[in-house]
Amino acid sequence: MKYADIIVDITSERLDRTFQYRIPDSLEGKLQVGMVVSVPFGKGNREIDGYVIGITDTPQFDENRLKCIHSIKSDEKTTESSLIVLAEWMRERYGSTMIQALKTVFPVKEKVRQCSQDTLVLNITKEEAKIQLKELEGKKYHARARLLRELIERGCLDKTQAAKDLGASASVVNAMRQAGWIQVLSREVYRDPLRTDGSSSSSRSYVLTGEQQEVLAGILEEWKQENPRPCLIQGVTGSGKTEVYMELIAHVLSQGRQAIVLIPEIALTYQTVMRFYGRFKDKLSVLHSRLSAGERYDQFCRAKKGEIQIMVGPRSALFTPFPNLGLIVIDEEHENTYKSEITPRYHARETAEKRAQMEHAYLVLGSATPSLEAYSRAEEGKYARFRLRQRYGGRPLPGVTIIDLRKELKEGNRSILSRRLQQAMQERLEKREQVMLFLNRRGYAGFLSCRSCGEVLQCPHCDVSLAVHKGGKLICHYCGYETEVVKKCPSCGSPYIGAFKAGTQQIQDIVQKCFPKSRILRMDYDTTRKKESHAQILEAFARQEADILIGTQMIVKGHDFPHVTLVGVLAADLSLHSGDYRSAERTFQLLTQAVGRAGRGSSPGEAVIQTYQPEHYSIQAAARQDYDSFYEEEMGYRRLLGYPPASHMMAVLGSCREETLLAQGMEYLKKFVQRVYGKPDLHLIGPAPQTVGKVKDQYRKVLYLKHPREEVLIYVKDKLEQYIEINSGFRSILIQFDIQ
DNA sequence: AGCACGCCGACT
DNA sequence: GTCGGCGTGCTC
Repeated sequence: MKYADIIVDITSERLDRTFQYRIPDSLEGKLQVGMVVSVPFGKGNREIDGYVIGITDTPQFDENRLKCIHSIKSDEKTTESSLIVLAEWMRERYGSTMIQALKTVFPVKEKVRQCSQDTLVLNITKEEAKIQLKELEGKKYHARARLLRELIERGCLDKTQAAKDLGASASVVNAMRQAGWIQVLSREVYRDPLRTDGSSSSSRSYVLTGEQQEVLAGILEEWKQENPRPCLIQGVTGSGKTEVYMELIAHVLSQGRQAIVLIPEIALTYQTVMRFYGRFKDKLSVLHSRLSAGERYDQFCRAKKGEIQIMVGPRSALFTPFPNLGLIVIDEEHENTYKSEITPRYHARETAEKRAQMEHAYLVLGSATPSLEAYSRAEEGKYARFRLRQRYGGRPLPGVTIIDLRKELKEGNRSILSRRLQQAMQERLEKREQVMLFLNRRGYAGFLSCRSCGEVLQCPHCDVSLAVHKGGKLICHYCGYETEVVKKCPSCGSPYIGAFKAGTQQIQDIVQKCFPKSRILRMDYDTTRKKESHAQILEAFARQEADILIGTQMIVKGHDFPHVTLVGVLAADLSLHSGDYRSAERTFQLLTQAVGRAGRGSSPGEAVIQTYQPEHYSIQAAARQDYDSFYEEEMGYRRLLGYPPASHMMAVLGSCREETLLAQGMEYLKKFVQRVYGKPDLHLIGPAPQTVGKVKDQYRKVLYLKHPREEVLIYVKDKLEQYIEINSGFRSILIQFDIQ
């Protein structure tokens, strides 16, 4: 006898778990994971839909109480079932429960409410209602009276709102509907995220350059193969990858199939999105992080019904339920927003590869600075690689100067701006050209440190340095803890305590002093808190309402400013010492992007990189825009130390309120790993505190496992999952897995 | 979500 | 007592 684990298709959080059913003889052998079935459910055994997520031989529930699956609803199979299989793969690959994986893949449960909003309205005149109300008040129908009184006053009510505020439970509403007093109207509300601006809808036809044509032809050729490989387009900034994407999408659409375009973040790639929209209009829909859960669900509904053919969005758009998916494009493939930071910690690139393979869709990746993972796969021949070397209009790359800040200091310049950068800025501003200053660190002020004893002010809950803000406040950027700036060191009492290193705000002050007549815009976490302010700042700068733009990572991504001819990187080292094995890669990518921002219009560009380590290979390679030599050097380092992609690595993340309990638990896990896989080719590192050792009073530790073969890590992960499940000692410790 | 069970106030 | 509205908890 076989049994099936089933997720019941009812849109409520309460039912968000598996139920086990008996598989009748008539269906045994036919039933597969991912199928949609009809099952009896609840006291009244009403027929409802369910997703089969697993088939087993052993019942985990009182066998006598198991019900039988009724039938297979095979008509709806394709889209849903392939997403379920994808969820199962994610569960296995990244380590999570099936529920967590399904929640990532289907944004269904708990969100449906907003899709069809139920409104309560009176079905009788107010006069009649008032008579009924009197009668109700006479008797003791409290709940009904409350609801009726409110309806007389306001005419209509939201169903969920009424349930919350008036305690009008389902039984009350149903009773009143049956009496014919009220009506329940459910309307489907679709909202178009792009409806706000119909302005930029020019659908100019674009002619591909010779190089773009070649790449396009090469990819179409690859697609003709029996098993087309994923295609990696390595194109320098401004080489027109988007045009190639659009042609590929048009090709797929003409075959009656749909396309998904993943982008790092809408706010940062607004121009790109609008170009897609300009070409494909209402065939296309956009997801973004500001979209409410309900709005997102709406867009998925539209995709499923065939109202749209293209979905553009962040990594979650990968799960758009298109019935006949033909293509997945991942733009700026190297961006770290493609990696989920919540369980299951999936990577959109890998997951897209899996989905594309399952649904026989094509996969296209694009980046100026591919991730080492993607690039090494191309080297191994697992991906087909294409290059776009020419910038738009044949413009040359900007000239790059590297400034040694140590030398500046030795020669008496203590300013944040080197003499060379100041001079270049002066020249550009005189010519009425624009300048961008880039600080590759988080967009807040420095930390407070004591010059006598070296004490740094820390958040009491999160173990991170508190950031100094202009209003005289110290703020924790993890939990939001706030306190006043202290005048004396709390540790040694010295009055010599002050802010260390400048943030964007301080830089703005300094630059303003240097160039009093210039108009400066600043973009960082503080200035972009408000909705839309992102785009507003960037657009204002593009309209030349300012001469200088100062900002963090966000200013060098995606946006095109034709009048910027000088880019200054203030301290390239800031991202180089983050204590992460990818820091050199990130630095290279950020610097390459920053340099690529200069001179995209008609004037030639220039970039100045200031650093304390001018000889570092990531800085040298970025200055030359030389990806290949950076790749060689970096891969050598990864191979030497066994870091991905040269090897595989898994982080076992633990968090707990009790520090000692956590330390003990992590040690147990380490010993257990050594027991289940004792061979010396598995490297165990730690347990160590995580980068941020404490968040919201939860201590956090991490154990790293390195092995050349991924299967070994997954095997160990499965064993660990079982071990944690069985041992009650781990009930108060949250363990998560992160395979990178 | 929908259904049944059972609590508690109201009324014969 | 007992009738019935209304909250609560469960669904393989």
